[in-house]
Amino acid sequence: MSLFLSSYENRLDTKGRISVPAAFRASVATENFQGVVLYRSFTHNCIEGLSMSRMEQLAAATDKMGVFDSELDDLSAMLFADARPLAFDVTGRIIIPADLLKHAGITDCAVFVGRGTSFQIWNPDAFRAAQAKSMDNLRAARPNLIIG
Amino acid sequence: MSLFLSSYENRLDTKGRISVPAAFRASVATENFQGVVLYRSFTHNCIEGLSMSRMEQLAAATDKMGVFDSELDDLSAMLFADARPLAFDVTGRIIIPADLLKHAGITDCAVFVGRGTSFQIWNPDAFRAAQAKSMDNLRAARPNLIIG
DNA sequence: TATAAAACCATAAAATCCCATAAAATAATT
DNA sequence: AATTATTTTATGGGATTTTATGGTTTTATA
Repeated sequence: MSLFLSSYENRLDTKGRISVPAAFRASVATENFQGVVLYRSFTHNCIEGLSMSRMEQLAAATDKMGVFDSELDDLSAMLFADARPLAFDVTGRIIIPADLLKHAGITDCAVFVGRGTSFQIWNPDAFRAAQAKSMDNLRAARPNLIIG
Repeated sequence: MSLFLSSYENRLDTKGRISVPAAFRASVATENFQGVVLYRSFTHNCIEGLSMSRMEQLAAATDKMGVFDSELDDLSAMLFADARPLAFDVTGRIIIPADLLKHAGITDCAVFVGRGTSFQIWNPDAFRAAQAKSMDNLRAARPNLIIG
């Protein structure tokens, strides 16, 4: 599966439609379900996004562990109950449900943020603030960090 | 995977296109994604570059640790959100996004610098200055070191 | 019937493709 | 070794396509 990388800021129109970035659509292009699965993040004021195949992976994983791990069971129960499958329209747009928008504080603009195997959708200002904080945390924890 | 070695200075054209050195293209020639992944260096005023397969390695690593490691969470937040996958055009060029150019202080010329499994892209003057400084640091740390 | 959702059409900006050329590097030949 | 021929590379510009975004019409549905 190809990764979700980079960040893209797009606008919502009057009907609440928003274009999923072409690059993100490309990373699910080979899949059965032409769309994404969204749910409210447990840890941040943002929306989490996955491909359907990744969702199926998680289902398979919890299936194995499920019986023995009650915490995982609770987690996956939440996740599956909250998850919204949203198909792309002809031009690659989706309509994000109102409760998800509210949870992320999104009104007329949103940032799609790559996270490797998943992605997030943020209010632009909230995203910049969160990024700055992540950078501070990182610098504090590992001042000489180099990735290569 | 073959290494990124040596340095090459190329120019940006009026459209912002720049040729990735043929030697660097050759080191990703066998890969699925014909291009590179760029992001702003955390530690220097330059651009970091990786192959997509290396990026996928990092994604696999973070996937394992995942939700339980907050430091890794910060790291992947920064890395994947900032990473730009850039495919080569037919003649082996890419367009480096404006914010990356700005971060590195690049206008009309840039140096591709091999770093083994990764590479960097620098403003030529900034690179020479950084090289000189690295050399000074080395000499200070190891007075008897003989290079070249 | 009222309302929401889906399908359809249009457009400007941006990205990509295509062709051309000169310089450099490599290979071939004398 | 020197010269010539061939290929590859870096660079330039025009044409085409894709993308994000807006609006209108049709279809479902409550």
